Parts: sequence; C-alpha cells; structure tokens
Amino acid sequence: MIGVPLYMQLVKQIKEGINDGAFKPGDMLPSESQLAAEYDVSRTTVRKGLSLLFTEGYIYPVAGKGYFVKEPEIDQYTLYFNERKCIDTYANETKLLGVKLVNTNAELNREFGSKPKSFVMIQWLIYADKKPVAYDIKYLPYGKGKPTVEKEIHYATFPEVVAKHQSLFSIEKELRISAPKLTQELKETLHLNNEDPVILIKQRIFDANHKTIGYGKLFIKGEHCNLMAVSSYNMP
Amino acid sequence: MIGVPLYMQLVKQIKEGINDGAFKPGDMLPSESQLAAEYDVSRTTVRKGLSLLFTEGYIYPVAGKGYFVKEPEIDQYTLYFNERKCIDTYANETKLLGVKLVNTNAELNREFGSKPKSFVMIQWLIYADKKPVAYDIKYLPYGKGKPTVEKEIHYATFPEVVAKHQSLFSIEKELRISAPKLTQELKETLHLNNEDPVILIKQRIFDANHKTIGYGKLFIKGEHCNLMAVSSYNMP
DNA sequence: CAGTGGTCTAGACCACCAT
DNA sequence: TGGTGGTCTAGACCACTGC
Repeated sequence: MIGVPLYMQLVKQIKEGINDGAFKPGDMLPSESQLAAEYDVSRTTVRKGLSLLFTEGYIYPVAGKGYFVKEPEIDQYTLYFNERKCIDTYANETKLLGVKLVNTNAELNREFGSKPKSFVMIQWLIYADKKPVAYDIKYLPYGKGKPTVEKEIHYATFPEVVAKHQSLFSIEKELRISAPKLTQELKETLHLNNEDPVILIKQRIFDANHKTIGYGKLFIKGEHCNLMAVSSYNMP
Repeated sequence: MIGVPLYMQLVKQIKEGINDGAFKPGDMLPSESQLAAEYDVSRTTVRKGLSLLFTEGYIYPVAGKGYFVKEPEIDQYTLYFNERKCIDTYANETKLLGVKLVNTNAELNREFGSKPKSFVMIQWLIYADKKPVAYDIKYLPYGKGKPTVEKEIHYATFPEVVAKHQSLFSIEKELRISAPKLTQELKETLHLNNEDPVILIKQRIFDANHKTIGYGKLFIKGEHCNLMAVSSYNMP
C-alpha cells in the first residue's frame, strides 16, 4: 500500500460501499468527523476525499446535515464531435464550394434570433475516396472583420472559425442531431439515391451572452457517419 | 463583496484572465505561493481555488513546475439520452410487441463478444398520437434470473432493466448514432414510406469488467427524434 | 540548490440544522 | 444546544523540476 494517499484510500472504500450497495442512493454517509476518527486521519484529509467523490458525481453535501449518495446520472453521455473526425473514412479531402453573402430568411431568423440582416454562407464538400460523403453549410453574421475572403478561411472546426477573436473558453455550443428529408439539392450534391440515409447535425455557437454567433448544418451520408457517446463512472 | 469566499474571488479573477486572453492556453500561472502573497490568503485557500479551476477544465497542474492553462476541449459535448424522452411528442404509449428467446447471430456475436448462445429479445413499439414513431429491440443474455416473463418487464430505461441487480454506478454505457437503410420489417412496423428518414441509436451496456450485458436498437422516425448535445464552460 | 506542487495535520470560527 | 458542513489559517514534510 505504499504511496497511496490517505484520501484516495478513503475514496476507494466509499466507492466500493456505493458499488456494493452498502450505501444506496439517498443514504447519508458518516460525518466528516466520524470518518476522520474511523480512518484516523485529519478532517482536512477526509474533506479532500469527499470533495473528490463530489466532483465525480457519487455524493453531494448538504450544509448542516451531511453527505448523501447521489442518484447516478444514467441519462448523461459524453459525445465527441468534430466536423472532420465524425466522418469514418479519415483520409478525406475537403473542397470549398463557395462563400456567398445571403439575406436572412425564416430559418436564419429562428436560429439567430432575427438580429442580423445578412450572413456569410460558407459551403464545403467533404470527400472520402474521391466520393462526396458530407455537405457542410455554415452561416456567420455579416460584418465587423468576419472572414469574407476565401483565403481567410481554412477548414478549421466551426468553433475555431467563429470564435476567432475570443477565448474558446467563453463560448457555448449546441448540437441537434436528426435525419432530414432529402431535398433535390442534397441528392445532387451528395450523389444520393432516394433510399440513401443521411444524418443532419445542426450546430449553433453562442457567445458569453448567449447570443448566436454561428450556425451550421452538416449532412453526412448514413454509412459514413460515426457518432459515438460514452458514459461511465470511475471504478473504485 | 460580503459573503463571497476568498477562493471564489481568486477563481473569478483567473477565469477573467483566461477569458480576456491575459492567460492563454499553455501559459503558466503564478505559483501557489505567489498567488497566496498577491491575494494575501493562505496557500491552502489558493489551492482550493486552483483545484476548482482544475475540475472545471481551465487549468492543470504539473508537479514540480506549476499550473498551466488548458486547451479548451472544444470537441466534447454532453448528450442527454433517454429512450422515452428523446422522442419529441411526450404523451406517448408504449406497446410490448413480444418477448422471445433467440439464438445468437453475427450481429449479436459482434456486440456481445460471441459469449452467450441465446438471448432474450424484447420488442417495443412507441406511439405518439396513436401513430407508431419508434421501434425498440433489446437483447439480454439468456440465463440466471433475467426477466423472461412479460410481467417482470416494465418499460423502464435500458440501463435500469439490465443492471437490475447491481449498482447503476458500476456500469458503463455506449451509444452509436446512425441513419440505417430501411428494411421491409422496419417499413411495415413504423408505417414508413421509402423517403421517410429514420435515426438508429444502438446502445450497449457493460458491467464493471467491460463485458457486454445488454444491447439495444432504437429506431426513431426522423421528424420525432429529439437528440441534443450541449457544451459550455462556466462563466467567471 | 531553491522552487514547485502533493500530502497532511491541528487547530479556528461561522452559518445552518435538528432537537 | 450540539452536530454538521463551509471557510480559512499556519505550519510541516515529501518528491520532483530546473539550474
């Protein structure tokens, strides 16, 4: 047992208790001072362990009462999404179809809260093995030093493009995943048959004041889409 | 400023520094003792603040060197998925189509690591406004007290069914999202036309040893699918 | 070597909760 | 009133880093 910090030993034992069912969701743990006495460590060390169990989602404290075992968040998953990496065949090319100035419309009003009147629209086509597998449309409010020239735009990920002049820590993002009806434009662009399934990922980027500063749609051919989400607690 | 803990004031100021760009990803923060001197607090209080910034993903410590500003995890989202709630029209009924014993096949061998020879297959149909909107197939390895009788199965979420006799903290889960080609079975079950889009969510449940203990497929009609993922850092 | 973060202690005072 | 968690202090020793 050499080298294992005391607070980690406490964490391990409490996790085992929770996984075994000795502590059930809703149960109250022994108090900090009881644990300190039981494990013969200082209250500070106990607090360090309990604080770790809190950040890992196992327990929560209630001031004046005690620590309680949480209901596990069984509906919560971690999804990794990146415009480039979510397409299964990696060795792909990207082709810039065009950069246009467009006026607002019902869809853009809805997504941007009807503020801007015109937008820069950037269209990309993503290829795998010389065949088009994804179609990407991004909208940015037009004005104030946004990338309007093709040379300024490299196919970086959307958050990077949109948040070019601010910290990436201060933006919020949202993805909505659906299966769209096929439009004629889509069928032609991606060389689709009527039965070919497509995944649509709508992405919105918000600034620190929750104002939409970017909106994008990524259409991926069904068989090339690789979206995975994972959920797990750390083992004792 | 009454009532704001000292360590929170430190956290706030460092977050502002990161969001402003005063501290950039890769930069090293002042040392614990420098911060303690600067803010006139104890080293313990500084550590409490820095530890919070660490768990929130802003910084990371390197022993013997210092604290560094992290690259923000721009590809990481939180996805909320629940078999019932991901269907947009809530007031839905569910109908148990059947519970069968089936032999293994290529798909089940792949998903379960070719261990079990037979499975309990549970089929559900989910309705909204009297119309079928989703089709759900779950597989559980057959044996040892698994639910084999219809009465034992209520339409709880999959993790709850599978992990009936163990702590929900000790299981891991995986979702894979795709758009499937329509089979004849699917078209008939969900009353689909050829152009109707469908989302397929494959779910796997693992036990503490990463052995698959459940596999499910949920087919949702495109227009009723409501999958959203969010990502955000906490503001200063 | 001096400086860094990592661990740990033994106190202190507070606001809140239950009785 | 006594117990709980929440905050904060002033130390101590350690292993590791960089010079």
